Amino acid sequence: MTKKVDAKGRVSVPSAFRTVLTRLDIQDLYVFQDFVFPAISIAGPEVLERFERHIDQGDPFSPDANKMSLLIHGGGVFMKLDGEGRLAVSDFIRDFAGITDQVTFVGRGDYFQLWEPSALTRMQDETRRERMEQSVRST
Amino acid sequence: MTKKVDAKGRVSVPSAFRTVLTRLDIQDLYVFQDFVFPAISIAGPEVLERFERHIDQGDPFSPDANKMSLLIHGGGVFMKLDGEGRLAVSDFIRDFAGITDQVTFVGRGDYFQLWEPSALTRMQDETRRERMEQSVRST
DNA sequence: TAAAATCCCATTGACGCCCAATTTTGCCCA
DNA sequence: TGGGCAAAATTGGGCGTCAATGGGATTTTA
Repeated sequence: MTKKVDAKGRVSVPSAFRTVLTRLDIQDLYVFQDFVFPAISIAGPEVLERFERHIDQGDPFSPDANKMSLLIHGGGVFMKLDGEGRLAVSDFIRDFAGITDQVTFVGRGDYFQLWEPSALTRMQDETRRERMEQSVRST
Repeated sequence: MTKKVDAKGRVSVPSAFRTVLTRLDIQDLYVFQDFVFPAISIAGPEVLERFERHIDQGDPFSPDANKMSLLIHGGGVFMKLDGEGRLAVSDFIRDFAGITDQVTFVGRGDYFQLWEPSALTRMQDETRRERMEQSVRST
């Protein structure tokens, strides 16, 4: 699901994702740096709360929990779509995900991600390769 | 079972495959990039759910789980057939399988695949050759 | 007041839905 | 066994709707 960034630096969020957002009655989007990948994750406030709960379950003094907490709170901003369902691709998004003029959308259940297209395929290829090696080993 | 893509970029799914789909009462198709081959696999939503359940068993924040999630969510889309049982051959399908104007259908039990015709024969030849070499070695 | 962000409208293009024409298939009967 | 026929499957294309796109105008802000 790859879209072009227009001359004004906007991408239209595919209607499939917007449908989910409206069904969940989400106006404000929480846009944050993904924990694992060089991608931007976008979710509603309640997903954010779920992440926080998950982090709270762990040791609050562990480096991991602190890092994630930092990512969620310090590495995120609130944004909203324009009347036509477009998102402004800010420097915050560009720099972290390496996005320039193309964005690939990846739905992940109740939130979605923005990827620089080739970064996504690279990651997917790598994962497939790992899976292949695993199955070969187990032979 | 090779079919032509028409001027509007559609292929009619052979009735044999559609029969299976209707018997399983499948409306929405989960169309995803095969993990092993340069082919598109098409199945019902329950296949995606099975993948998701598999992931949910582990730590949802682990790199492994995230990679798998990326593979099944970023490498798959939902589609449906038109009234005459045709499928729109989107760029998502074309790019991954190398399909242009011809599609070979391969049934695989409870799902089926789309191949670029020559890619399939090449893969089959390769497999045959490997089997030959194996049997020679074991002599 | 200039630049940027936001709102608004027009055009384009893709897709779903529909119907008609044609081809293929299975089956019966001469 | 070869037609002939009816049903099913495939194919081609028209049309309306809505998402996506592009760009102008207006407001906000530094």
